[in-house]
Amino acid sequence: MNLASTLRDSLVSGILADGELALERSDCARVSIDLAPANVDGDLATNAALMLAQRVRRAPLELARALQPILQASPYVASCTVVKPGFINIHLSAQARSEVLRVVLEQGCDYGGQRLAQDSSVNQDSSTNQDSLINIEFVSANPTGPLHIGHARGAVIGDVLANLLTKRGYRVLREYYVNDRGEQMRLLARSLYWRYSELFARGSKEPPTLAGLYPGAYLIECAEALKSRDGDKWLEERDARRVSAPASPLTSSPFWLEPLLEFAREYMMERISSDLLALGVDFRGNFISEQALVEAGKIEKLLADLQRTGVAKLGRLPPPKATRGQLAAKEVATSRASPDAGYLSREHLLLETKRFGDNENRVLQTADGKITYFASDIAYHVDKLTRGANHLIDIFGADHSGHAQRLRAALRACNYGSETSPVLEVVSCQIVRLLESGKPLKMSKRGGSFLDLRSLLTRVGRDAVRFLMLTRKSDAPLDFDLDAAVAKSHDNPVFYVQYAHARCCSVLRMAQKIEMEAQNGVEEKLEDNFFTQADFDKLSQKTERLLIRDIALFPRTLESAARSLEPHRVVFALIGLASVLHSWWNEGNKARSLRIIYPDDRATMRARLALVRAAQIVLAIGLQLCGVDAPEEMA
RNA sequence: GCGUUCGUAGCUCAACGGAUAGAGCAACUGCCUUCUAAGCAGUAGGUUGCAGGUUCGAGUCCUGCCGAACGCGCCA
Repeated sequence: MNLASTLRDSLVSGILADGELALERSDCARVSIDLAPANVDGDLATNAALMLAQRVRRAPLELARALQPILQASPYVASCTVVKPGFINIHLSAQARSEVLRVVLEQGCDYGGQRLAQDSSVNQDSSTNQDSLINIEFVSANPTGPLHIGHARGAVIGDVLANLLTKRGYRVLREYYVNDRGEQMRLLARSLYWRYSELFARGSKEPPTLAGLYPGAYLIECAEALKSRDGDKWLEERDARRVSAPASPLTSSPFWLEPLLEFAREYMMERISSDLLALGVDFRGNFISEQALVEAGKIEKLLADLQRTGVAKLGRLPPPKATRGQLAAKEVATSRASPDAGYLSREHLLLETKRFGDNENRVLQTADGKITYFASDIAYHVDKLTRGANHLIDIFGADHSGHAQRLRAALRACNYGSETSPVLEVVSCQIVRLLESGKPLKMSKRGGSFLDLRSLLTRVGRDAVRFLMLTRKSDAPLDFDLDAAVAKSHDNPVFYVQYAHARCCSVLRMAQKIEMEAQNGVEEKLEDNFFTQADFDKLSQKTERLLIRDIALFPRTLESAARSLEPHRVVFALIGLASVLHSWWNEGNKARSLRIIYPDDRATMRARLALVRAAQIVLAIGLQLCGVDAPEEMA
């Protein structure tokens, strides 16, 4: 049961049934039932009259009064009042509160899940969530180094979004795209070779002779693993006949390149997936290899299809639009990488993304036949769709946000989605800054001094990493404060919420003991109907009503978080719920009669215990969605 | 130059186009013979970067400035 949408449904159908208003369902799209502001007398509020006044050409206040009886007819509404511009404030009935609690207690961890087919959301078609498969791609870090704190943010956001969508009844597939092709992988193999040969070098260890090799210490471990498997098998000195030309080490392909590349790839992916598992993110083997897509001929097929439909053609590129300084730097870089750079005058295979909203056409295949990253990425996204997904979500880092536009344009060029309903939604994650005692820590990958995910997890733990990554909208930059992450106070939202959950469990344990004594020591577990059969009308304190309201609106939060792809809303709802709970708890310090455990009035105590149990259920659901432990006691 | 994102209390951030813009931290004042004080209650703190526009209503949408981050490749 979702109280807000139940009320909205009955309001909307009441409006539609009113012949005088002559309104259609689509007119009611923006009608909503919201939490009433704290300073207003009421639990919930609706903007219905304000939304519809113009459409029916009536004054909002007058229309609000006309709508009032519809709401009042609901058994969940005790009374409602019309105020200022035309809001209708709603007081929930005791029946509404009892029913919410009963539903939570009966459904347990299923509370807040999918709404059923009579879901009246106007924007959705009649198909239920079960009909669609959502493919959500995230992390997708290149396998050239271990994951760092920035990857962790995307990992957590993607994982929690997937949890949320699953909870809301969608079928969800998590995927990680592995860019295991191209120059960077050869560079990785060369870097490994350098570390590997270092292991056999006597005396002084030489600094890297080639610029651009990956300097991170993780490759030393990788090299050791290679040595213990293969010994000196790949050492060039071992067999003089096989030594590659040292003159141009970057362009030649030594005999060890392919096997070392493969070894490094396997090693890094194992490292990455085990770090992800430690973070609580499980892709269940859905690591999709770019190289495999190439080998399966999917890219060639895509290029052929695009040429046949006429959206990909040979053409020339306009000069880059970087500023003069940047352009100069790029020309230097380009001429160093390939001396025959005359790419502007040559014809490449271009995808005409300009026709679909991009500001330039993009290269799919260069004049000398190389397939670009863009082409294989399109092929990958098309592949996701042909494998059965009908909706795609990508979680991108800030540095890929420009890529989103191009990709969406490309998918439209492939005839997937439209301008108004794209098949691909992109959630872009801004950077994470790591703070220690208020000062930012450098995490440059080049210097090898960045704090990687593994050491972060060791230092602050999985729960803190996950929860704190969700305490901000994903498109806002995030400061991750190492001190706050391990603090055991209100500074640290993880502890605050977990503590609330533990408090619930604690009081329930105590109640268990008291009940046991009342039964003359007979071990008897508190049964479900101890809670569900309680007299909820005893819950008349203001804070108790606030708590019930938060519990009642929790499904609405899940719904909106899933719809807008904003998992941070769940976290803020949990913090809010924890706050009300702590507040309620502390009222017991003022007056004994306000305590939850209050044996003088057993009926009230039982009702309060049921409320605690309901709150604990909701906290546990929220924490579970976030992938964070819901501890029964704090250590 | 173009594109994307962000500018909200001293600090870090919330707020599906809704009402008197809310939390935490820091500051100040209270609450432990306690159902876990890892908590609670209160005081103080604001022209939501600036200027226009859209409408019953704008922190939120549009336009233009100002400021910040990231991207703009025959890299992946």
